[in-house]
Amino acid sequence: MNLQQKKTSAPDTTVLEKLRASGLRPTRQRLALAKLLFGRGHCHVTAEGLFNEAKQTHVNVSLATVYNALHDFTAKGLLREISVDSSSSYFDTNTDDHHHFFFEGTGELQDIPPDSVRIAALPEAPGGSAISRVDVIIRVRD
Amino acid sequence: MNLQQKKTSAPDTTVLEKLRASGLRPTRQRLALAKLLFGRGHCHVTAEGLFNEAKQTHVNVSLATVYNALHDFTAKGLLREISVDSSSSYFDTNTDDHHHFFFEGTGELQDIPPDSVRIAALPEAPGGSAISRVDVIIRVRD
DNA sequence: ATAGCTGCAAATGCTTTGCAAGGCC
DNA sequence: GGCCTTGCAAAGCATTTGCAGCTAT
Repeated sequence: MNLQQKKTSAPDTTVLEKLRASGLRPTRQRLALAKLLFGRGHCHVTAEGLFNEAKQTHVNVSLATVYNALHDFTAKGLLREISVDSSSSYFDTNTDDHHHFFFEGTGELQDIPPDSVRIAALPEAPGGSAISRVDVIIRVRD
Repeated sequence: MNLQQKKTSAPDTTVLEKLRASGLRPTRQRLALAKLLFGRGHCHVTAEGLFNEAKQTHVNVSLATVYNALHDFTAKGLLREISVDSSSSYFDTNTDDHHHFFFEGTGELQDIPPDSVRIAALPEAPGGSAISRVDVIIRVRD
């Protein structure tokens, strides 16, 4: 489609920095995928979805490499994985604390503005264990 | 493969009623599974887990039938499906509005007491769509 | 040079399906 | 009897893995 590089995207150097800073070797494939992911505003992708975007942009990557890259990025804190639907995993380029709408009909995710959900009275984790994350998913029919 | 009844479980008639009321034909397999699910306090199961419980109780069911039953029960509102982990689906015998702890190490789920989480300022669903459910999952390391 | 990546295809694991045989009303 | 259910095995997906060849440093 019309996914050519726009001047609005982050410059390649930024993405390169991001990879270097995280300790991941900036290979051609990872750079291309990182550019797709981080070059625009925040987005939610599946492995399959990113793979297709890559194909359309004439970036040669195998699906296995997409999975590897997504997991590597997630392990380094560049992405966040979200489980809403057991049929496939979503990855979010926004790693800040925030929550999601999930459109049951289309399977799309959308960020909820950070202040419109507030959680009062968060319970202690049982047995002195540490809370690693709180996920709020608002499922909407569409 | 005769099922013996335990006096500690809910009486069979209760489970039978439950199935009849929902319009599901109370077959031997569904009755046995329903008894495992609803005969004790609330619990969270996976298909595989329920299948193993059935085996240990000398209840003869195939894994496919367990999946069918779980989905049938869910469709009739007797169970609630929860997505926390893309590797497998959980089913909750508690269909009331409530939330969960997820123990990342063991993959276990635990109910959060209903009043210890309170959500303030729930946003409107975009585009006039209706909220079908709000899931809060607190992930804890253990 | 070499440790780390990639690609392919095969393998895995959860879940669904097709269809003949069986069971509930 | 008729129709819904079951069971098995096979098929389907999303995801992972093994390994030979490639590449960034």
